Amino acid sequence: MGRAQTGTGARPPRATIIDVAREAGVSPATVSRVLTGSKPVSAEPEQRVRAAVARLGYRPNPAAQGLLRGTTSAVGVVVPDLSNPYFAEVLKGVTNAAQHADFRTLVADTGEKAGAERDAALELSRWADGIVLCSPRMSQWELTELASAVPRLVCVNRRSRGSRIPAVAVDFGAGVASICRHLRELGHHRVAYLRGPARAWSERARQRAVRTAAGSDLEIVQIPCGSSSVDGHRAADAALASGATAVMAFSDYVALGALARFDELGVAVPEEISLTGFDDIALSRLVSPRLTTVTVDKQDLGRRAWDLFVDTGADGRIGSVVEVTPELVVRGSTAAPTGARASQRETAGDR
Amino acid sequence: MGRAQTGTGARPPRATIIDVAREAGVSPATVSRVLTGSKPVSAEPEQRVRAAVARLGYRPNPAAQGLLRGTTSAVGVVVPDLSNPYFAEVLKGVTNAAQHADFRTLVADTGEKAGAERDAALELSRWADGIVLCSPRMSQWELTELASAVPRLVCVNRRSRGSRIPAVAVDFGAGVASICRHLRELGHHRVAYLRGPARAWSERARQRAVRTAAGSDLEIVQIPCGSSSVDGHRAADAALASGATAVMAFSDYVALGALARFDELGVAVPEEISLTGFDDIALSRLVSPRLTTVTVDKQDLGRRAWDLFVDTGADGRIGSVVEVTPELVVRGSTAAPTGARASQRETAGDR
DNA sequence: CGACGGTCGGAAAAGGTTTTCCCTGGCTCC
DNA sequence: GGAGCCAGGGAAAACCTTTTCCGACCGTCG
Repeated sequence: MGRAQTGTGARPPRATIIDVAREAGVSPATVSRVLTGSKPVSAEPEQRVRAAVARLGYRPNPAAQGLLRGTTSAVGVVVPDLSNPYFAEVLKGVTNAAQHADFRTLVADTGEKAGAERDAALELSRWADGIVLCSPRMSQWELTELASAVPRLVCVNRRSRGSRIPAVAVDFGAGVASICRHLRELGHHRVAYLRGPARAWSERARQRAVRTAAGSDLEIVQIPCGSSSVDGHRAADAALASGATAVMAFSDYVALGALARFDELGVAVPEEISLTGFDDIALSRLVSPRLTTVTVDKQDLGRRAWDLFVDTGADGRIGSVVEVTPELVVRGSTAAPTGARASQRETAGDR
Repeated sequence: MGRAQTGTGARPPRATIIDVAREAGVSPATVSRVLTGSKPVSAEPEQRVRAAVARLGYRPNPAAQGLLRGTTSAVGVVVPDLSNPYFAEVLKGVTNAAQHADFRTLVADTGEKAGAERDAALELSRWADGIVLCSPRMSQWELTELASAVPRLVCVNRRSRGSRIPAVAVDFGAGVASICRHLRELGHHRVAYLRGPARAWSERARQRAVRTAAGSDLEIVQIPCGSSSVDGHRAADAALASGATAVMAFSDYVALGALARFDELGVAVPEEISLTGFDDIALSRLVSPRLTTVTVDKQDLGRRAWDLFVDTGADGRIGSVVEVTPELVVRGSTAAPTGARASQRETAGDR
């Protein structure tokens, strides 16, 4: 209320602790003690200080505090792409947890460029007490070297065997395994897998599970694809041509692209072909048929990353590696193969 | 390379400018001059300084710089919900533009709670040179008062008549008008409008356009709904019951919810009923039928907000208000009313 | 050859806060 | 009643960088 209301632009310089001290008739030290509670102050001066603070609208200068404390009360989050709801959710998880602990969140978007990750993290780490690195695409070597240059580093969805970098990661292998089990139980024997980006750590984790799951009664056809919905749209034809009765997509996004393509082609899901995703994004519940997928609580991922961040004290104590097991949710996009299309292959093969 | 590699945890305290100066055999002033280029330094000491900087891995302490400069080189972005891809996109737009100008981005999520907006913005503004406030739900009065407490404030999707707050906003009215025109040209005369949150500024803007568009040959039935897909799912039945031949949803999200409900009920879109959204989110191109909607470049919104932020100098010069006109994209979810359902009403009405 | 100007670099202050150290005054216990 | 102790508050240092002011040195011109 009062003079500041008029937006004359001649904004008065922010009040400092010295202004408050003068106004309250005490020393700056006393003001600091009242505000931080670092040492008790008797009632009467405290009243005067509080009144002066309110009157001047004083708020301590964080730069000065940071300079003195040597800590910023901020965490940096580096993501490949904010447009991707997956990362947006993880960011939200971190931010909410951080807010709770009176920490600010800095964010950087690397635009999916692996080369930008290192610089973004390094730059952000100047302004933060540490970094949460989401699904880093950089090389293992680069990651290790980065970990030593940043005060605290926590990874999301990237575990590194050698270097001890705290991480929270989805158990992609378990997810793939549960999808494969589900499809085999439905009676599928030939599944097309729409592969993610070859360099992604999570794709490599899936590959291990795919190789384990494939066996005498389950053949898995690998189809190069990618991570976006247009990749899925593009790869759908190849999946169809492979003669598979079910398509396991790298992610929900990819699956939705494939679904759109199937729709265009008049291929019925799940009657003619089953389809699965990975991640359980919000849309997967809205398309028809609703997508069978594997569910990951992305905000929880962020929250856990924060917990790890806290655990990883600046004292060098190191957080551990947390693994989150995703859960299969069976919806409408998977069913037993009816032979509508499968029969073509089977009859052709049997004769 | 070298000792820092070993993650012993005994991280050496960060090198200061004094360490560099000692290492290079010059004064701190010279180091500063080399790094900032504020004053020329002769070749030989410059070499020594650069070598020392590289050797020690020195990076200036931003807190100290901020303290001195009185500026933080950071912008705060306050959004209602990071899970909402709309806001995530706007955030991405701001972040990318800011990164370009060597600014950091701080983010706060208010969890859709109007009461949290003020505090979040105020808190963030301590650490930033200003705030970008996305779709604030707070009252006009609160907003005006906030604008005077924050060094620079830019709004996204909220214009305020009285106070001169720079803003970039979608012209919701124009969007609604173009949808109404489209539907009328197709031959619709009775449209159900699924309303957004009553308190939202963007809903009030839409309301003005709805009232203008409604006329003798276009009746618009208002149906309370909300802003999420489950709201749309829930409100779909009422829209159907209203006897409208077309449904205009508050947003794509709402429309997708309604679409899912129509699908459950076996109501064909657009044959039996037309459906439109607003925003053109990524999914709208993936569902079937693909959604007719109005397209907004959300990242561009963020970019423009940044431009306004830059324009709004701390000198009190004030950015203007930018209006972005959305464009109609006609896809598969709208068509001329065939009478499949409409006939029920028309025959009933005509007799 | 001397004086002046220009260039380069160092010393020091400033920026706002916290915290340590110290002093003073009042209370308690002997 | 005196001495010692405790609590409360003030002065000042420290945090790290930038920038202003100033001094010194070198080169050039008169």
